[in-house]
Amino acid sequence: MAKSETKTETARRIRTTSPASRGRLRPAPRTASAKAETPYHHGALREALLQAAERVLEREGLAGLTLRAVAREAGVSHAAPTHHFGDLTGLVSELAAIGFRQFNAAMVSACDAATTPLERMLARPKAYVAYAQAHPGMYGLMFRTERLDHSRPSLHEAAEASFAGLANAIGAMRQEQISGDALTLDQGAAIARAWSMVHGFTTLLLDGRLKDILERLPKGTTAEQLLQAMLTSTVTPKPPGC
Amino acid sequence: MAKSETKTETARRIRTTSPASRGRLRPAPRTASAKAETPYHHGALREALLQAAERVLEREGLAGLTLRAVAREAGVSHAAPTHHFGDLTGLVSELAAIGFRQFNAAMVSACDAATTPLERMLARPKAYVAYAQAHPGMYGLMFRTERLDHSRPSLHEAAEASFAGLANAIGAMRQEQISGDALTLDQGAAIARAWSMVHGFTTLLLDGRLKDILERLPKGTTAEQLLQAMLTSTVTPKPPGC
DNA sequence: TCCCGATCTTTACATCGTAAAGATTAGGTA
DNA sequence: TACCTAATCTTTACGATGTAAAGATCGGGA
Repeated sequence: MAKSETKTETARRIRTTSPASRGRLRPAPRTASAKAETPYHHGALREALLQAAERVLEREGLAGLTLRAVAREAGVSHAAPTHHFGDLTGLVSELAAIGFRQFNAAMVSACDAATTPLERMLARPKAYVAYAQAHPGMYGLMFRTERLDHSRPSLHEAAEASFAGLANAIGAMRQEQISGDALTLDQGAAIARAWSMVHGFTTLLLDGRLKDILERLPKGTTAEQLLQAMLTSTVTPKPPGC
Repeated sequence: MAKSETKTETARRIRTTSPASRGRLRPAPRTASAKAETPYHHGALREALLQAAERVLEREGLAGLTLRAVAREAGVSHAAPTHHFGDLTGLVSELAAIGFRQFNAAMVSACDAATTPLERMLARPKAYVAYAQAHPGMYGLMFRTERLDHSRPSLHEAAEASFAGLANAIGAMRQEQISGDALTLDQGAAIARAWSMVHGFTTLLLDGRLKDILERLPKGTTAEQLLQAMLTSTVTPKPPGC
């Protein structure tokens, strides 16, 4: 729907070749951030594009995150991003790396804020789900997009840090050191269980697939309460099945 | 990359208005079953398009599943699908409904085949992951696409059946009847835990995000073994955390 | 001072989804 | 049987997107 803008792709940043306009645009290079005059070379387009991309993502969702939309948002020509990111995969991967860093920071600060044992146990999962709810576009970008190039150092590193944080948290819970190069089946199962549970819960929640459950729960039960119950309730013995 | 075909969009099914070319149409102009030669109105385009879409999906992945590609695969003009499905969302939603039915059938037959108690407990999750591994494109379509219209009766019904099967399985494990309209927090938590765990495991596995774990496990450990360990190992007490 | 290369813009092209108008046929009706 | 309406399929057209390539513009040395 909101795609009806028929602006001839030359939106803002009118740059005439007339020499008369030269002097007006020109200086303001150093001191104050006088970027209001759209400098000829912009100076920090890469960062500006990433910020624009984040705005577009949160405003229009994953489907609206296009190279041209980002360029429009940043006020540059539609081909400008190419020089900084190569292609859409490049931009999207760099943005996902930023997302992972935000995400990791959120979990670290949540852990730091926890005091009681119960809080310490639930801090991470709660922060995980809370981040995804607060930044659904970014979470989708990080975990459900196919256009990610995980071989990019920045993305690989940020995603790896996320995994390491998880593994360490599990190790701490099990009161054992998790070495970086080898895992027992039990350790791997514990990590996979924790990650699968929280990640699965998050994606199902964002997709609205938990609505059916939430509606049937006692009135007023929130997703966070369901998460907590899911994580704390003991697993009952399950003889029959299917 | 493999998108460099510059066939002028009129690929097969050359239908000139010249009456002379009538008899010579598409495949072998032979056989008594005259249905083979691209009939004027096709007769069963809707089903043919769905089958073509499934082929395209499994062959080219989610990104390759376009209206035009499906039309090409079925040998009709690019606008033909519109009349049967409205738009891409329509086609994709109907295909996802088919996927859910396949998916449900796979789990039912896996349950039927289970004999021992352990098998009965693991039959469903294993079938879940196995289906996703066998049909990654379809699973992605069902659970990670945003272009799904869950208000379509066929899709809604098939997806609902999937959820009902899960809830019933959990109820059977807990040896209690799960009523359709109300759940205790404990029941909801059990359902959410089971679904989140298996769905999360599946998406992480398909995205290659469990590779790090699998590589560090004892040599030769498979994803299925990790899944089983994750589902069966008892949850250890977890005093510290974060 | 002058020129090279990095940065950004223009232009161009193939593909996609979708709408609208034209062609073709099936099936009911007179 | 002959026709006629509606469903089905094709053509044509338009705006949007990603990407490549060529042109313009400037920063920073030589």
